[in-house]
Amino acid sequence: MAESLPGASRNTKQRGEILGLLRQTDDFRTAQQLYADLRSQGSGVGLTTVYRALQTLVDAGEADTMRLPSGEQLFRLCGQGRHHHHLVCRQCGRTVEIDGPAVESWTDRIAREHGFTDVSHTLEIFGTCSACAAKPE
Amino acid sequence: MAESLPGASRNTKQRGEILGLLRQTDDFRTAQQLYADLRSQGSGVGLTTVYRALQTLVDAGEADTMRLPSGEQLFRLCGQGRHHHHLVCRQCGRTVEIDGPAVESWTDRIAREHGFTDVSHTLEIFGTCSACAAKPE
DNA sequence: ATGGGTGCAAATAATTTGCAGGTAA
DNA sequence: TTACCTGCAAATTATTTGCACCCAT
Repeated sequence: MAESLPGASRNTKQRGEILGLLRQTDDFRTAQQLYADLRSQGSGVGLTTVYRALQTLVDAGEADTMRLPSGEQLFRLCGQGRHHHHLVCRQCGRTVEIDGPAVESWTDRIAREHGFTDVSHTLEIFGTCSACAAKPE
Repeated sequence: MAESLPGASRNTKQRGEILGLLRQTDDFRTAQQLYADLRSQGSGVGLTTVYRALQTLVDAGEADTMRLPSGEQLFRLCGQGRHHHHLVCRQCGRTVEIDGPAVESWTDRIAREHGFTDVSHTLEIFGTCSACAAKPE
């Protein structure tokens, strides 16, 4: 009969630390930032491990990933499994998950009208959150 | 009194070649692809120059730029100066400029409702165009 | 025991920058 | 002239991969 799931991931100390850090905030962060945070709190986790753990989470649907206009990849734990978008503060990275059913159907319709199939899209909103707008600098 | 515009760009042979290539298609392409094309058609333009010319065009509002989900930066000449989005074929890169006034106001409203200011957004649609869908492989 | 997980160093890849020499205006 | 432009090489940055060793199961 069937053997145990081939893709099952292990509970290592490193992944625990990475997950713990990710759970501390809802904000999007780069692998490099997470790595730096881990280091500064005394963890010996390697950068490679951070990248691999994040990719594993994304593949498992447990983390969201997106790119800044500058191209850097961002990660955060998933608030919900389904498709959604993000409103991200440019200053502090504060993130709000956004649902846009109207946008979903609009993009699909537009694409179909142009003869495109197998449609997907990316939509991210950037701005300055109220907390950051209140700060002097 | 005021001296001539400091940012005026010159008509060099290299920029002419790059522009000529860009004008041959409406599709989005990477700097590396453009560079390779120039080389294969015998041009001696350097990769650095391609990058700098493209950035200059973007800064001048004469070129659009966007990123694939994979992070690679794409460029193409601007069909219009104003803000707009793109419907891009994953297979051949065929691009259609899309206008979405409703999306613009929606993103602004959502952002404001969450206390965000200085709002911007990115929205790109990907799919398979009819020509590519018709191909056997 | 064993197959996935880890870390370091090296490899990729896409851009960018330092510089010395070239050139449009 | 002279400020901007070029190209090559070197430097940056982000991310991935090779590998030998380690550990959760």
